[in-house]
Amino acid sequence: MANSPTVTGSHNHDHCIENAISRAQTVCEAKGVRLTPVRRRVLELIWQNHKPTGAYELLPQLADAGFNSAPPTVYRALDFLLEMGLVHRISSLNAFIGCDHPGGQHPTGFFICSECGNATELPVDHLNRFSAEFEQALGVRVESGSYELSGCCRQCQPAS
Amino acid sequence: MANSPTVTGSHNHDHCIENAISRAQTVCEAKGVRLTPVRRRVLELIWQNHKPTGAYELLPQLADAGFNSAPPTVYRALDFLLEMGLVHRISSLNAFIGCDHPGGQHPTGFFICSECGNATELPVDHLNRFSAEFEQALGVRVESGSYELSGCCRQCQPAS
DNA sequence: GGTAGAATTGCAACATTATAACCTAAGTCA
DNA sequence: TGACTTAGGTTATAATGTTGCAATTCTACC
Repeated sequence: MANSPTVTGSHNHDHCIENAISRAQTVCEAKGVRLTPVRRRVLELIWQNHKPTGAYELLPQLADAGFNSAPPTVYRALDFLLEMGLVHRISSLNAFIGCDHPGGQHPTGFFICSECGNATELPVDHLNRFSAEFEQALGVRVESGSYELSGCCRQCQPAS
Repeated sequence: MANSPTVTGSHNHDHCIENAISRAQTVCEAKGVRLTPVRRRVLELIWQNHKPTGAYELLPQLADAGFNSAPPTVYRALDFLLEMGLVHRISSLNAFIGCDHPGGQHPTGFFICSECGNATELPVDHLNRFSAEFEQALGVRVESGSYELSGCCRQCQPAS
């Protein structure tokens, strides 16, 4: 889309995209699965910013890039990326966002700023600890979890 | 629907429904709003069991009970009940479930058993503590949260 | 190279979930 | 009563996600 470096706030966002793709390649190689052009492109599009992206937002962008553009295409790519742990689904927003640290299965946990829309992944060690607490408290076995918080991020808070 | 007492597992479920309605009446009186017949019926239907219920499941049941049955009707009732804190929305399931302890705003937190489908509300003090931890760790202000866990509940676990 | 089987993609139709817009009816209160 | 507010009825449509099947591409193996 853009050829000039995308600088957002304090970081050069192009690095985020590059790192995400490079991590994805590693993960896919390790699992013996293919990061095909559509899948790769969907991942890049999701990483275009740190805001959760809806599946139907991706369709025209995929079309722009010369790919087939129909719901099953994007949903299949998203399903693949979810399965590989490369993206998470934010179900309160019906949207998807890249995973910071793919590799192992872990709970989905995000803080989403209602001002700027940016999402920050919650520290996994906290999430695992919470799951463990509930297992203890309720006598259940937790297999997956999704923690979705919203509010006002540090950048968007009025200086006090 | 049934006139005989509904006994589920270890509890007489009719009490759950009665209690829910009685709490709802208290809440609505306190807030000066009306628990109209549709709203009341929707709440009863949601409390028919401890499984999250989809909005479109409620439509035919509302029709059976002689009420108007179109999506806006049920969504309006659900919006009202959500606003009053009488039900929660489980966004990972696009479904709704009654709140155990309505009255104040609190995060939505449920454990849903993937075997039996029953949902258990997570202890609010834990949820509030987690929100506080993230506020501290990320420097953000948390305004709302949704914690949705799934796994295997105590009843459904194989005796070990 | 050639070929069988698996994985991936293209495509059309459809299912599910949720909302908009506009109007009518019922409650509230001076 | 009459003005106002709240709630509900009705139709249509938007937004999100899935199914089923055919065509293609990749991979492994001979």
